[in-house]
Amino acid sequence: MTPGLTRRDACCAAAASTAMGKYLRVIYLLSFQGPCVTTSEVAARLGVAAPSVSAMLRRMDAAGLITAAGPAGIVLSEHAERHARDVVRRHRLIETFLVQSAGMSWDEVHEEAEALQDVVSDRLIDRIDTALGHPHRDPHGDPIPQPADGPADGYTEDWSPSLTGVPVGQSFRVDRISDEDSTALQYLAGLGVRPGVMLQVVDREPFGGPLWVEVDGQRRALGTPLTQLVHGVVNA
Amino acid sequence: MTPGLTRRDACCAAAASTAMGKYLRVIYLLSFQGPCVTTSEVAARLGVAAPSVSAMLRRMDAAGLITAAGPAGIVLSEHAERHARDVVRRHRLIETFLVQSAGMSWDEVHEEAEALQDVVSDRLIDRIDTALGHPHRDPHGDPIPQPADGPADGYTEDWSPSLTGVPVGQSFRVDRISDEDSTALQYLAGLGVRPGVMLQVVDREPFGGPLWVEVDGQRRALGTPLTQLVHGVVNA
DNA sequence: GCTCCGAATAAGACGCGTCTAATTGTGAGA
DNA sequence: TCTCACAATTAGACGCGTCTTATTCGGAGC
Repeated sequence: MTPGLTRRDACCAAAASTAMGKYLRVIYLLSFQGPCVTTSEVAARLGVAAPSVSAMLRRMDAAGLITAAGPAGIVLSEHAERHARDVVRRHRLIETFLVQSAGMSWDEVHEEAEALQDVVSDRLIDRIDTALGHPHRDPHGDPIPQPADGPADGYTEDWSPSLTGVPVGQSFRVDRISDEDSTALQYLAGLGVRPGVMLQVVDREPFGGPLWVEVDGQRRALGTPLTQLVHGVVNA
Repeated sequence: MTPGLTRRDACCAAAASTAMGKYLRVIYLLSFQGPCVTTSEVAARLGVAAPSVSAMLRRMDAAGLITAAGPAGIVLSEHAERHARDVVRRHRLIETFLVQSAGMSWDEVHEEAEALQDVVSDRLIDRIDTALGHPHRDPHGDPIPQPADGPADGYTEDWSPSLTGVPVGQSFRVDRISDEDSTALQYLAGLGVRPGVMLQVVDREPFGGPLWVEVDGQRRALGTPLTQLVHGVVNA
């Protein structure tokens, strides 16, 4: 066994490769964002060519991680979902840790966590979880799933509504910002738009024009691609 | 450019692979421990077969990282040494960080750092260095080199004498414990033998028998393989 | 001078993860 | 129904890092 060499839980060596962890996480998260997960979506998210995804899907299928990738898109097996949830957990705990303990800012940890999520040991994740006091949200406001062997938690990937459709005149508390685009994240951070912040929707220009919001007493214009990343609740 | 994707300094993409980082670090450190570094030493340290080392040496040679691996053993180029020093820096900063901020114990961080040293970004290393207040020693007492572009530091890999030859009756302050064997490290940690601790040599049995030391008021017997890992200064 | 042993390398193979180019579906629209 | 466009896969290749087996090289001892 040699504890420490076994970096993943060894129940399934297949899901242990660093590349497969990235695929699992992305497929898992995409499955909450649309009716079906397609090869090209995955390719776009991971920045690889479509045939690379096809090849990986074949390997994942051979490992029993895929149930029928037909017209319903890519569907993870129950087993694969557990692994994917665990990758998500590691990713988000690492993000939280890097912000809290290493002094990184919340808009620059995503790529770092992407690189680390598949190489940290379970023991380190455990230590981090303890040191941080078992957090439930990462710095982007994303929920942190509990370990599979633990008690059932209230974990869900459901998103609160995005800023895009909020009517003029409403106030809006940001609770979560999608972290898949790091440059957008940096821009939003620069404007003071971050999880927990309260903002007012003061105007909306027609024909897809920007949404004007007030944050920290400043008026800011946000295009639709940006407002779609910002989620929260009205009037909270 | 895309900062963040460039995980290493990009001056030399060759030295950026995770495997090569491990080879660089091990070859660099071995070069301080004997007249010449051999293929089989490297293979043993990394836990790979000798032909794997030969193959990697060929790649390193092609990348200009090796100067003549003849009878003088494997010799790193000056350029490669800078890279190797940087890997050592990352490794030791990570160890320090994991002990200080994640609550890991000093005898379990080595393997973790081995896995992380080649995937963390320079930016994270910088943040860690700052957050820890620019430490000069890691939890095993190993010196942490400064970045190559910084001012000349007093960094040296020279070891203080090992406990092995200390005469009976002397007191000895441990300043450094070799971290290459994690089980030995755990055992020593369990005995209370750690960097900074003071111990007394109370007896030595003949014919390679154990050395008896007193630490924390307890008499302990240490075999030669163990005493060779423990370094420090007499009567300090 | 020969022989034997251990260290080092060559040869050949494999798995992973990626790519490009070419092919095969699979719709929607004319 | 045919066609065009797009999504997906196949085919074929490459680089990395590892392995095992076989060979070569260099000394030390007889």
